[in-house]
Amino acid sequence: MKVKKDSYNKKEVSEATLRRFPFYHHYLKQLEKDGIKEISSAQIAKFLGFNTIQVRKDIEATKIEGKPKRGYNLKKLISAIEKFLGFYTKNEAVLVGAGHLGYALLGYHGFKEYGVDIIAAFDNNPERVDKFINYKKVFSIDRLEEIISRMQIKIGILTVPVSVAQELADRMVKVGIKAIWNFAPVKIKVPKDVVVQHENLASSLAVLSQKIKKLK
Amino acid sequence: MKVKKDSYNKKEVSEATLRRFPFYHHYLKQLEKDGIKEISSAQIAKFLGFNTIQVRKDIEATKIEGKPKRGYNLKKLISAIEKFLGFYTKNEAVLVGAGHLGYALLGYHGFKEYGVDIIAAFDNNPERVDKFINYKKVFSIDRLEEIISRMQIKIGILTVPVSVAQELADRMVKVGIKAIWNFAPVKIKVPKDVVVQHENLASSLAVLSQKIKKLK
DNA sequence: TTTAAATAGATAAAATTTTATCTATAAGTT
DNA sequence: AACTTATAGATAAAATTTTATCTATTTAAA
Repeated sequence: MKVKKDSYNKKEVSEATLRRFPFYHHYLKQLEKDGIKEISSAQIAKFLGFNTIQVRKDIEATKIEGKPKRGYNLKKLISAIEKFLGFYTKNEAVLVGAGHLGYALLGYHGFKEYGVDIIAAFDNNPERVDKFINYKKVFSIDRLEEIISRMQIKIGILTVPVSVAQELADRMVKVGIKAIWNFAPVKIKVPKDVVVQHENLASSLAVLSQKIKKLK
Repeated sequence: MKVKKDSYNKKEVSEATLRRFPFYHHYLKQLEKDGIKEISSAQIAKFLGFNTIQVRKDIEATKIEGKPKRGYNLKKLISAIEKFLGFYTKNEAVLVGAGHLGYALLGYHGFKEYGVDIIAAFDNNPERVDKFINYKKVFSIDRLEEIISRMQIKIGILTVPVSVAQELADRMVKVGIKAIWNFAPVKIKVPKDVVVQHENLASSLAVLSQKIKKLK
């Protein structure tokens, strides 16, 4: 007898798969605007330049069903992906370091869709403190502990120079932050119950350089 | 008889490995400042939180040799990594889209180390045109073709809104760009002889969201 | 001088991810 | 109604990446 997998028994999806979903999502939203009702994995793969089977496998992870010769119902597929990506959950976050990169992130509209809502920013530059960036107030870094703990924020986005990244990560963790998205080009260390995601431009640049090398 | 691998026979290194190198590099440079002369893979792994064997395997890719009970010569290891990462090559690039993200990238000092030298930026906002950002001049987007082809630039960094990303990529490719680092959250399409590296915040955010979900 | 410990290097195993193949089925076509 | 085709879904194979184990060697300590 075959046992159906259910929610508490669901398979982990790979990071690679997860990273492809936003591309699918963006494309599918376009199709929706054009009034398309159904879409096959083959079409998605062709348009985005992915492997067909890979796309099909990725979609499998959302548990929705398609029909032979027709593909998937577009609306269902979109909402399955959105559910998967956490569009319907809500997580409040703070951003530490309101320099140019921080500024760019404060202006990024993708966050809310993904369930991440930046409610405040911190900076140590007096010229930035008490200003608003994209409707988000920049507080003095001195108030970091106070605000994070009072608001019970669990996510911190770190866009500060390398020299102070670890120190600020520590300060955040001490007052309850459980997830850090680190843009400083250094690996920061945190306790086991805290997750860190490193966003390292240098790493990407290393990959790009290698690709360029191969061109020659 | 065992044949030694040599340069034209060298094994490809994985992207994951490549992405770890900048972390090693940064740590090793720190050690160098502290006057350390030798370092073992175990120490690197412990400090950075990687797997020991993985670090050893990664270092293998640089072809340098270490000594049992001592580890690797620090200076040799650093320069092997630098060579590997392309620190000693030079590639000129242009940046298209001098908004906040572009601005942040223009101020990023990592590029030059990695052999990427941004020589000019383009934007369509008259307020930005003809200004200098971090000693780099911002030109009108109208002059994109002229400057790229005249300077024979091969690398383009794309920090524009989704709506114009493909169009600008096409324009760059038409005048000879062979590598595009795309920060717009959409997959752009290019001819086969052009490489694109997508830097998609949404993808990272998807991964982060998932990690946060698991915490609960 | 002998022994023990640390560690690189090599080989092997395990895990993961990607790609291919096979099967069933729905929809269109003859 | 039978046949053909496209495609989902399932299974299997291949490739890649990570992790483990084994061996040899260098250094330091007994």
